[in-house]
Amino acid sequence: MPAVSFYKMKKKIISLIEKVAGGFGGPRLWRGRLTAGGSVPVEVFASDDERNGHYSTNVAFRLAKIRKQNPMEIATMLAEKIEEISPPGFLSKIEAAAPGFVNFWIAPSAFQGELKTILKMKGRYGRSKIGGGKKIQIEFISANPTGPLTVGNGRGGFLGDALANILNFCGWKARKEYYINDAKSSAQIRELGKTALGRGTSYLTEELAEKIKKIKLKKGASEEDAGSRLARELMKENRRFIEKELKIKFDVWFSEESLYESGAVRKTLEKLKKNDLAYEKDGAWWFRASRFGDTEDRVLVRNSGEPTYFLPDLAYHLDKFKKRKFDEAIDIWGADHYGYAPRLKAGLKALGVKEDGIRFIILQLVRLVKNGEEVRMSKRRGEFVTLKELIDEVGLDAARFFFLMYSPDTHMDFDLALAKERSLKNPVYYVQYAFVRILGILAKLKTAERKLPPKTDFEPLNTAEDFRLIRFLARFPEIVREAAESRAPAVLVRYLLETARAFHNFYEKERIAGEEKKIAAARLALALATKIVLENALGLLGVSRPKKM
RNA sequence: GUCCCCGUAGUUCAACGGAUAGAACAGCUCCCUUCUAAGGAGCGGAUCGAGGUUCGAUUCCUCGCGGGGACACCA
Repeated sequence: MPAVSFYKMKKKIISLIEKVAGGFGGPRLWRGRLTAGGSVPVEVFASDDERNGHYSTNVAFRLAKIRKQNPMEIATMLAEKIEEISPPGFLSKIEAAAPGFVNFWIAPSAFQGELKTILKMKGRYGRSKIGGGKKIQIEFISANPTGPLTVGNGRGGFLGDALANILNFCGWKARKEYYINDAKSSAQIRELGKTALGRGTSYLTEELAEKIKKIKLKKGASEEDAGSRLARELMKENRRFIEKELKIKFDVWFSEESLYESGAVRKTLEKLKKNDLAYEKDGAWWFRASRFGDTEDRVLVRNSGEPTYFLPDLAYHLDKFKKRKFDEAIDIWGADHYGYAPRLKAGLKALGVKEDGIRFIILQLVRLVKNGEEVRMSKRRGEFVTLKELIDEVGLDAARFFFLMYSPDTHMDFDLALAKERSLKNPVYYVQYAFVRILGILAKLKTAERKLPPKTDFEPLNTAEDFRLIRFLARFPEIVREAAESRAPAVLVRYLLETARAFHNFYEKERIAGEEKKIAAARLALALATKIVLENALGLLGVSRPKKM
């Protein structure tokens, strides 16, 4: 039996089902699922225990509906037919189970063969080309240069970074971009300028006051220039923090102001005017957003003559799609910006960008809680409300893992009082510890024993713990694909926790050092394969792999 | 008022319409002469409410109730 990846096993099962379930109008495969008779979804799902097979399908229920027949009868028939045509050595068992599932057990040799693949592929294990080289731009954090990064910025930052890794691993060309809101004509820069010149108190904190003292403003500087100068300073600091402390490397730092300098903002407005998509009212220029799905028309240029945020943002997104030819753009935003999405969508639609090109990932806000009471962003000392303070407190890996665990839709409650204590119990250590244990095993072995013999026999790997671990390892390619396709790194985090658990179980039960040669070699192969998968998965999430703990 | 998200164990979260609703933390029992106990084994504990669709609903639909967010010539 040649080594096949688990993903191929699943496909193979699907093709077996297709062969025997035909006759109801060309079932086809779509995203790992079978779609038969046009719109009837059929699933083949992997299960974590042996109870109902390694794989199961609900195809009989779907067919029952079409054929008006008892699902259990169909399942029984399918199981029999599939058994007849399945290639030797692939399935160890197949059965129909009430009320109509068909369950598949993969032969041990096929699973053991997967180990060989992992050991051979190493860092490439799980890689694929399903992205087809499509260019995806992911824009995230893009925090206003008016102060330090918040905990919410961190959530978006880790998500964007991990997502880019995963997409690149699966054959997309993902680029990470930070949009710097540094437009001189913006209200926030002017407000910042007023504060810098002592004419206002917007964004003012003790830290900001320090910074204002530090920067040297020319005498008689305009509010615009003062704000711009101060924003640059704050941005410099945030960028240093992102690169050095968050360890996130952006491919592009895109300046909003550059869109003014290049004339892109002006050209975008002209285009809108020319096509009768903008009109003048009350001294301002409005975009006919209501014609394109938004609830009302939106201001592009204020009656003061200065553009709103919307106009340069349109120019920016046009730059993504028209100039730089991205196939898809993902904007990661906090929930507080959600209402802005229809406006941007309407604008892009009007300007001829195809609708499904832009995707918004809306992160629900992180709610900071202390002793059961909500803590509002407070400038008082001692409340770590900035991302820096959080990371200083709990560490980068713990913070990163914590945020990546949860789906963007979750309204997270982050308890400040418990954060430190929680951080020590962070699940990231559970995973990292599994990795460290493997290194511990290797360290215990003599140099010669650390290498696998050329023809390692996997036969001794036959306990329940062995198979369970192998099954998890073999699912890695499938899981990465799922994470990429659904743009959801959290899937990978959960997988990692389960795989680490499977390893800890294996470790508890079986020994390697000092075992008989054949057994030691086989178990070493399993440990090494686990190490590869953990390395690959942690690498994609951007979590470090410590040598010891 | 309108729109979006959420409501699952004491707590923080899982479960792409499937089989006995999973973890972690907290609580209670056990397991270190062994490759690190940051680990393992076990116990107790949950789907906000009412209808509907379905062979099957935590998941989909409608209506309530509760929480968060958005409804700017701010970004």
